[in-house]
Amino acid sequence: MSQLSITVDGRAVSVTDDQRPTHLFAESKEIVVCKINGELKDLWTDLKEGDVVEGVSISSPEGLSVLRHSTAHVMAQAVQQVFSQTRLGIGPPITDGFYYDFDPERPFNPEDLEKIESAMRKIVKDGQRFRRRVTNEADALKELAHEPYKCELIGIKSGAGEEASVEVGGAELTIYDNLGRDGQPVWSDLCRGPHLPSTKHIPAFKLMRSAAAYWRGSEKNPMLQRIYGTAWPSQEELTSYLELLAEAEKRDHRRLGTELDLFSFPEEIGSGLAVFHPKGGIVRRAMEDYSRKRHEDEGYEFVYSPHLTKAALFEKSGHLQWYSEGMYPPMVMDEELHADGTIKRAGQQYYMKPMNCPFHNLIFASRGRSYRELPIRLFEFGTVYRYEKSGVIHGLTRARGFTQDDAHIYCTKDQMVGELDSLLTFVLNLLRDYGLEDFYLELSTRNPEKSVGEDSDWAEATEALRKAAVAQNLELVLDEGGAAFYGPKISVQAKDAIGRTWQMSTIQVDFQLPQRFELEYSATDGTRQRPVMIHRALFGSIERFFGVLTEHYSGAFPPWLAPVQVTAIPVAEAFADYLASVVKEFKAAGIRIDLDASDDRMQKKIRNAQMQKVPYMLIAGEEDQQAGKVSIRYRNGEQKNSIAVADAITEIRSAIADRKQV
RNA sequence: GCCCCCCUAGCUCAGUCGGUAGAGCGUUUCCAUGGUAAGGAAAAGGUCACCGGUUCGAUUCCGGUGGGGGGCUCCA
Repeated sequence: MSQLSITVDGRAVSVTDDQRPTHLFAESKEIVVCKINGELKDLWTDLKEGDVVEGVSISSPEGLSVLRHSTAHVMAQAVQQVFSQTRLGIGPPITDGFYYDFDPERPFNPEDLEKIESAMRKIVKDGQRFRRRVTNEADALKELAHEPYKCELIGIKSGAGEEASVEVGGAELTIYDNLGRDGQPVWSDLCRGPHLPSTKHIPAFKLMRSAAAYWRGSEKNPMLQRIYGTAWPSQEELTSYLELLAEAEKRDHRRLGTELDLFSFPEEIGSGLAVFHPKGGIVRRAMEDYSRKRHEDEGYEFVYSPHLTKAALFEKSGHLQWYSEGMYPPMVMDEELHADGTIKRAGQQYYMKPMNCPFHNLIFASRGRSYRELPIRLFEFGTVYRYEKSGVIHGLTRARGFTQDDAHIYCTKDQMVGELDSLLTFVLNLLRDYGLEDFYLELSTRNPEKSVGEDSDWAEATEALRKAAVAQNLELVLDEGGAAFYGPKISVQAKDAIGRTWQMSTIQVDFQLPQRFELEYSATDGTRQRPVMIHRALFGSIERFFGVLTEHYSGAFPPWLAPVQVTAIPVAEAFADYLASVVKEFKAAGIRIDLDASDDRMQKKIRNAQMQKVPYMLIAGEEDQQAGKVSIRYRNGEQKNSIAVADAITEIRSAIADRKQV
């Protein structure tokens, strides 16, 4: 036995050559994997002279991934225990958890998941060691002959498919064996690793759901059954994760839409087509009114365009060529047929509009334009219809009919930089006014394979977007090659109250449409120039933004958006008349107030208003009536007594005017 | 579009191993006049999503359609 000189967490140490990282970190339970010379490795890895070893905690991002990937292995083993005829796909870690794809004899049901989960608990309890074993292609193919999907992965290893990187990838082909108490393998899986030292290092996990997924993510491949699970460094973290999910479910805008009587999706109308009820209508109108006002201040002009157009317009814009699947099919008008059914007169095809830009372009092109008019900013709450695939429709956030807060800016090249800069500031400030505070930006750049336009134009526009983004002092994420073919884009991602990110606004430069529509203006020297066109939507769609805000506020809208701002509650019926006169004053002050004159008891009325998430309750009984005052009860349960009516009105009006949350 | 699951009163859900159904909340009426999150009683309310098949008989079993959910793929 000889000595090795190595570095452990920055300290030089000397160890015998039979020592492995698992021994070095034996004292620290949270160290479950390590980096050796910068590479993530198992704790069972052999050490060499001069190795630089760092412990990696189970709570670090890398540690969590290893934990979750190892849990995925445990799940796969359990599945094959319970359903021996199941073939394995892949099983990577994902945000908050992991999944594993299987090809079972029949799809899994919830009872199956319980069985699998208890088999997993047993495996965890067994404390099976994960052992890495290097193999080669021929041996692996032989050993895994009964696993066709694994064999396929070995086959594509040379191609180094991204999605297969957890299983293969890397320089060597490796198999991980799970060793039982007697040191003999009980289960094996093709895997790159690394893994936890043993299954007993899995502190807390839970299987979440099963669903289907295409093998290797392609519609053309067979459908596999995917089981999702989650795993955490402690039971407490698992519990708080599950609580977060429960909280998200409570905030689900589809559920709140029913509970608060905001909107619905009547089956009679069709999938993905919403109606807004009176209360939802108030919220929506408040959102729109404020947006309209701010756009006015910002120099936008308001236009309107029809929901229908002849096919020629979308042929000109190109939408029919590349987007017809996403459009509702055409209506054929004025077609005349002969008695034998042949066409006598060809009809005219009309389409529902999936976008507003072509209409705005026609407005721009309706007469000659001078550089003196630019920039021209045309704004419309434009309702569009897109035939989304049935499986993707989701409440208000992914609908088939929705209204964009859409605007198109036509400017000169010289104006572009300033325009983008002020636009982004405008967008972010407006989102802040609606109560979103936490943003990051994403810049999508050109994909050279699939794009139109001059290199210099792309470079210039991308740089202008980048500058505008940097000026905001927000985190900027680069989405290399992610732009649509017609121009670069910035999107604003916003975090909601429980930390979920939503893509909100997009700002996009377009090199395609000005050409297709031959848009021009007269420049100072009298020449005809092509304007730069910028597409932008702040909400994306009003419906979607409505859904996001509903979830962000959990239905407890700030007073300026709340459908009912105040509920007036008499302590007893005798005081209803007095409160009715107070209510009149509030109404005269422009406050949305309801008097609850039902024969419920006061306690019940408070409960009802509370459940409807009304920001203020106005309560009055004997004492208040005598003094000509009211009590204010706030949504959080706090209370202010004996407030003069005029003072109450002032307080509530200013909260509304300032768009404060209470 | 694909895979799996679901659709029972306005809402949330029981239930019927095939013999046409029940609760709570809500609604209506009555009683109660109550100072900070559910006072009491009675009543009304259902082609068990729709269409077809099997059956003496279907809400229940089978098939199709519509709608919804969870994923996958997609989102100009």
